[in-house]
Amino acid sequence: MPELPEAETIRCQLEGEIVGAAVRRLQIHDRRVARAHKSPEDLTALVQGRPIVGVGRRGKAPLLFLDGERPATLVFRLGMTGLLRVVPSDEPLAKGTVAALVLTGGKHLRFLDQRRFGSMVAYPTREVDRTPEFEHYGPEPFSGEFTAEYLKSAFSRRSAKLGIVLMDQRVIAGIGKIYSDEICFRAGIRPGRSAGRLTGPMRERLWQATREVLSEGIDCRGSSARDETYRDIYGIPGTFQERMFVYQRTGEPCRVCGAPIRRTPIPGGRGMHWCPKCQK
DNA sequence: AGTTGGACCTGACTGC
DNA sequence: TGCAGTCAGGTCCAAC
Repeated sequence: MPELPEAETIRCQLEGEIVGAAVRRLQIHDRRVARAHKSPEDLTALVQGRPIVGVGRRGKAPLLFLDGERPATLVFRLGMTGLLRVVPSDEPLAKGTVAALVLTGGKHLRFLDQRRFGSMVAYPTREVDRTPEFEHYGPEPFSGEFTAEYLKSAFSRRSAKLGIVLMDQRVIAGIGKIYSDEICFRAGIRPGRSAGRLTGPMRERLWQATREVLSEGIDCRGSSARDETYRDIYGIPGTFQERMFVYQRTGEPCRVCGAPIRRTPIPGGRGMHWCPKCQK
């Protein structure tokens, strides 16, 4: 599923492909993609006719910065299975296409989403951190604001399991199931441990592991594991799955110590993967 | 306030 | 072969 490394890969690739073009039209192929707006027309009105002056990212969400009489931002919430593809305008519509931005210069930016958990939202501002969507978001993992000291205050009074707190976007922006499991493994900490009960050295290792794992994810252009549909904007899978130690490896031997990887169910019908010997 | 659980959604997989 | 049931999770919302 698209998390920070996947969204960052998309951001970086879009930058070279669509900045400078304008949105001629927004075609909505599934109305649900605009459900955050009063109507699909409300969304298209905010987007159509505007030049794309930049591409950004906040947490797991790629952003398009739009110019016009009033600056705007288009947010792609990719959900579980959302993908962006840049294709020639005559490319046939692929199954699962929920929207298409028709760009000047003969390209389409297509939004595909098998499970329809994703959506698009446009805000009449470029200061996304002031929108209700992002105002309570935690720091970006690669910002100076994200430190081991920050984790101390963010984890205090949090009795919930580390594996869950790491995915809380108000604590750190951009981490989901895959990278949460892998970060906990690299830090040598069980995801079932209460976040508020980490020691100082543990928070230090967690801080380091967060940056290392997310950097590797970006270097790999994201992860496209077994049941995942993630592809980059050219349709190419990422390779981070080849470097996973625990995610979706239940029962398989740990790559470090050989112990069978465990899976612990967590609320919401999900699971945390961890090694009983390498993680304390 | 923090935490939990249901709803949304659909392809892949399992079992009869 | 085929159909019903289960699973996976990001995010929002209601309820402890």
